[in-house]
Amino acid sequence: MPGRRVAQEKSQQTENWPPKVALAVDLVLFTVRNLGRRPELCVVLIKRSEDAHVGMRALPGGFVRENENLDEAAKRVAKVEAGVTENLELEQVAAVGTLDRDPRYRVVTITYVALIPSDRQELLASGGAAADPRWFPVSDLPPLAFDHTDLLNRALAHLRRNLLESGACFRLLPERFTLGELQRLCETVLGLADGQRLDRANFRRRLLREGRGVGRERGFAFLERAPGKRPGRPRPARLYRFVPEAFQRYITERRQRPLS
Amino acid sequence: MPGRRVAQEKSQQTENWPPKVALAVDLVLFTVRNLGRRPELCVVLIKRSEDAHVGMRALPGGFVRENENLDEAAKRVAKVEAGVTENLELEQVAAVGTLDRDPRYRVVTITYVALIPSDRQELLASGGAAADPRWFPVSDLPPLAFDHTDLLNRALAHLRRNLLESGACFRLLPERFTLGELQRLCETVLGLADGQRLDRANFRRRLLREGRGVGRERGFAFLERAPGKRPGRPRPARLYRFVPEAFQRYITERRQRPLS
DNA sequence: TCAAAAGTGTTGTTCATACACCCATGG
DNA sequence: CCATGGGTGTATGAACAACACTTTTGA
Repeated sequence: MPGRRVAQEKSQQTENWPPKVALAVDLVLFTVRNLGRRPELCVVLIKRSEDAHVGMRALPGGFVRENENLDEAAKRVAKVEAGVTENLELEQVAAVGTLDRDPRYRVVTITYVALIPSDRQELLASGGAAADPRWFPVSDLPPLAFDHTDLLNRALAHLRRNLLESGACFRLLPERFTLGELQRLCETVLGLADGQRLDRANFRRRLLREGRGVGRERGFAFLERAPGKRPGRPRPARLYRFVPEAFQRYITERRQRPLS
Repeated sequence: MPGRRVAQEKSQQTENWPPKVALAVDLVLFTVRNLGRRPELCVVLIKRSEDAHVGMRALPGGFVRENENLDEAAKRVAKVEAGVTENLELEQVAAVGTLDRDPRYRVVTITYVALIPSDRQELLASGGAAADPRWFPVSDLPPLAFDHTDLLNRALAHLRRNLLESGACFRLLPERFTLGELQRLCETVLGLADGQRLDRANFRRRLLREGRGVGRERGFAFLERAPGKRPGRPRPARLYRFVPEAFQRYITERRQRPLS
């Protein structure tokens, strides 16, 4: 009886249709601080100033407005609640809509993750809708409002899983960087302790594809020597530059391999 | 001025708050038909019977109700619109909320993908809210309503990217299957033409990890010999069984490898 | 008997891992 | 000088790709 179903849906539309399900975005903005000395993976948390969970720490988030895309909503929230605008490349993680995750109404949230620089832009704390945005080390997080601890962990897993494929590292580094800095960055994001650091030689080979120049021929060398050296502590290191075009070729090629 | 912001938000709450953004789920249900003879990757499409895009083909979809989770909504839609209930393991693909994607209201949709059996369950066409659900080969799709062609392509890419990691293949096969059947299935999902089929020897090695028993020792052998043979056309083939526990160990181990 | 698919072997290449070793420099 | 991190070489083994070969059956 398709006709009957249609009528039923139409009546629902006029009464309480569509259903009252609020749609929000939540942002998990990571950074690595103190890349030189004692690097630490940190995340932006705000302090809630509204009725539910007042005073608790939470992820920056907000409702999606009628006249904005999801990505626009996410960028607006990043700007208004955390003051972050620069170099912001958000990735969608997942939509979560557990029934009781917000005591006030039914809220379905879409989680975004990003790795952003923190040293060069002192953008936080300039204020916004939510109070007192601050960096917290992920190794020592306060209790979070709602299910935000869960969202954060999912986002972190997502970030770690495709750290290289997303090219997120390079948005955090200065334009010219040493391989040591890149490696420290990756290790910090991956949460590797000093005992289980990545092998230097293998790391540089993987990124430069030195072995008999295999990668270079196929255009996979997405790191390029940059002029100059970083005047180093024990020894000055070569500088490299990220080449987005070559990186894009590398990714698309990688995606085409059938299984693996 | 955090106080001012709070007041502002509260007033918005009473008036038109939260914003009127409808939340929907759309399902991309794939299957492989005629696995023996001439296998074909197909997808469920319904015929729209409501005001927008009437008569056009579209993905099964529906609004998320106030009292159900996202996954529940997806399963309900699968049942009501396509008649699919059995062996349904949905995976979230992405949330899409382009402003003008639905002419009626603002609709944000969450796309789910699944690979389901079609031969053993004649579940479709038993009717539901949407008219005439049918299988369509992805190689020859009709024009779809809204942005559903785009959603479908994204879902297909998602399915292909982690065909093995998701274990989706095995939910489509009978409990005992031959490696040939599994390979045909994978090739069909990947859309490989006859000229670019996967290498048999390498395929079976990858799945059985025969090379000096590497995988077996680490517990990665998630395929297990099953008794009996499939009485074959040219030659009877051995039967195998999928071992979910070993598969789970394999996946978690795989995820832990830092980079790659 | 013969086509066609199942099953196995072989070889070379690429990649990952784990090392060992020199180099350069600030203290 | 020497501790420390940058840069390079190398050996081993796993994974992958391409290809040749044997085996088994129904028609």
